[in-house]
Amino acid sequence: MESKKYTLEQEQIARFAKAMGHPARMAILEFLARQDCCFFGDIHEELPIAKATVSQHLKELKEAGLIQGEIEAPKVKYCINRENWKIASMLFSNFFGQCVCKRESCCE
Amino acid sequence: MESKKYTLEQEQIARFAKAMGHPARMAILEFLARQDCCFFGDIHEELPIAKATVSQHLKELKEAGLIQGEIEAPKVKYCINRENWKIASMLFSNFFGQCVCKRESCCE
DNA sequence: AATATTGTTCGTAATTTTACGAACTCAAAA
DNA sequence: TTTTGAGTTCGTAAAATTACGAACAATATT
Repeated sequence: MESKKYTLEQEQIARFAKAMGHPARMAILEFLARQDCCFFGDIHEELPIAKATVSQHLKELKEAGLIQGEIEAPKVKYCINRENWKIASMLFSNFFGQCVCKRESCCE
Repeated sequence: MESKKYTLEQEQIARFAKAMGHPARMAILEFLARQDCCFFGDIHEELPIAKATVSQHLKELKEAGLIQGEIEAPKVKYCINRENWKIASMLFSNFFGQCVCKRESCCE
């Protein structure tokens, strides 16, 4: 079965979805989305987990492309990655919009 | 740190996202979304993985509430779970819509 | 130069995920 | 009643995820 693989879109949206697939990472994303940017410490304060774990989650979000971080003095500032946020937004929107139940307008 | 947990919304969207966090499951969802319903065999044909694995992925999608399956003679028919699809659609839409970069309309 | 402060990285353990073949179930057909 | 067809479940192995404390960087402050 070498032939049938997944489409790039499927891989891409799965990648975003996987990054969003943990409540801590959703909390981080929501927190960042509401204020655009903030420091590691602010994020850590919001979460019930150790800083090492927060750092790990941030790394995954960064690798998925949903956020970005830059060093600022002794602190690190994290922000939403706007380009990719837009792409993700589109992918999910298209994905949910494609269901037959939307086309048949049976869901409202 | 017993106090700070995650919100139900965060748990909920993370649950959906996690289910969508694998290309095979995205492929299944897209396939189902396009035709509303179909049999296990049709899904299996679309994917480059063993039937046991397909079955496992279907189980996870079912447990996340995104699809539902019902036995029909010797076959099993799988469909999108429309109620939850709608809920997921809303959750993701609200989530991506909340970013400051949307409110500032800097993304278009 | 010594010392905080702020995060990251390392090492590690426990759990979950992913994947497969083999064995199994269960209804329908022969 | 045996057999076939369609899927699920089981057992299992390899890999990835999640979480933590301890150790480590790197910059500011004293």
